[in-house]
Amino acid sequence: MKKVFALVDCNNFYAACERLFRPELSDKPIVVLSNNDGCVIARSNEVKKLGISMGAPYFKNEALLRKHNVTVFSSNYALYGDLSHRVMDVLQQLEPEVEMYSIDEAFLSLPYHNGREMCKYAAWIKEKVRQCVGIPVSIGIGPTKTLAKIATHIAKKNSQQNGVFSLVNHANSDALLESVVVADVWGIGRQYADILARRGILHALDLKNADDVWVRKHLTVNGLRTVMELRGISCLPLGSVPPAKKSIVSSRSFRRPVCEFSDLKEAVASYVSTAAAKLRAQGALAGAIHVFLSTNRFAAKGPQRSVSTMIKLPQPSSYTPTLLKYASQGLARIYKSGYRYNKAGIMLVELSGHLLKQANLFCPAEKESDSLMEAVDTINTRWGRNMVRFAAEGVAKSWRMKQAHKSPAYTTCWKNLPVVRAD
DNA sequence: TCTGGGGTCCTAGGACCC
DNA sequence: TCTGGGGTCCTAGGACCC
Repeated sequence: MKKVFALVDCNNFYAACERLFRPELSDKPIVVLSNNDGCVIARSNEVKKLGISMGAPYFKNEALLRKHNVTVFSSNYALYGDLSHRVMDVLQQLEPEVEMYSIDEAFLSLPYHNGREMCKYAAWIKEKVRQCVGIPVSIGIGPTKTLAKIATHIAKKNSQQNGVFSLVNHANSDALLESVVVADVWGIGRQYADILARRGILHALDLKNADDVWVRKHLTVNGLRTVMELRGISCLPLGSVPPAKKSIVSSRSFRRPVCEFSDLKEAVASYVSTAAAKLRAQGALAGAIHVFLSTNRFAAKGPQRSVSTMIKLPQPSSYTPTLLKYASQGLARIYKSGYRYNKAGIMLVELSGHLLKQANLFCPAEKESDSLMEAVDTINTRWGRNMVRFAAEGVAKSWRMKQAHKSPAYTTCWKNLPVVRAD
């Protein structure tokens, strides 16, 4: 049977999550900030109309936001992650083939029907998600993922579509593609949009009709895939099984510039601890660890520095103390005093499965205790993150990121459960 | 004072091999 | 004086996504 792709995309997802537990804000402007309260990363429609762009620095827009009575939230990923799961659960109950593409988007593979039937069914899915979770979504349908993305874009932009739009066998699809600027096509970022503009390729339709050889040369095979997808030739299959991670990153900006090695060491230890728990959760081992460190690239004065190093482990490990030891060696290798660092991080790479553990003939195995890690993970899962932690992570953590406007973990923490009163 | 974090994939170029 | 060519592997950097 012929199949088509549908993209289910949550509208202003983080903002919608915050509003769910603050219904009095349902028609009021709100924004959600990135970690460290740095940038605006989600905006309600009212805020979009104010001209505040995605990624705008908060401190530069604080006055404007206050002037318009915008409610500001720090990121609350425990909440967004949990609501995302609930949305995905609903979709998986309705359809067998679901690819969770990001925290707020999922691709579905649907049997082909005529345009009107498809839209009717999508509207039903949309209503189900609203009923069960309370998050509004838009749904776009197309013969390829890239066209489904564009259909979603159209569904969101035109209010008369009621949040659902299908490009499958659409009579005027070329006219519609002509109305979409090329930078809004999935896979075309700023750099590629500039390259395309220099060649006079400004809209999705121009890209669809572009020369294959030229595209392959300047936009790599990925660009060529995008072109094929615009032509209705599906190159990106639905991946219902999420692939195992190839790397795990943990990094944060600091609340204030950090100069001292001891502070950086604590920060790096905290990141290692977080990443190691994720590593174990997916039953993997890391073969190497990157450590990186940088000063504030926006700072006008003061010397700049951005460094990283890679440490190969003698044998793959997921044991936090081992990872801490090598991360700390890496940090010592790249640290230089006299700089105001604003960010550090680690990346676990060369991940392999637990069963593939390869001993090192020339290096005695580290003394590692799986049961200790299991106990730590169990306690922290049961009683909350960081309930038990390593001394190396420090206690005061004066460098820890800023989160001045964080909402409660309404759905993932007993203490924060919303209370309903009937009076 | 204050500008996020976590991923993937592709390519070019160097090292190294025979 | 004049010193090949083809292959693989690895890494860094750059592009993209949300």
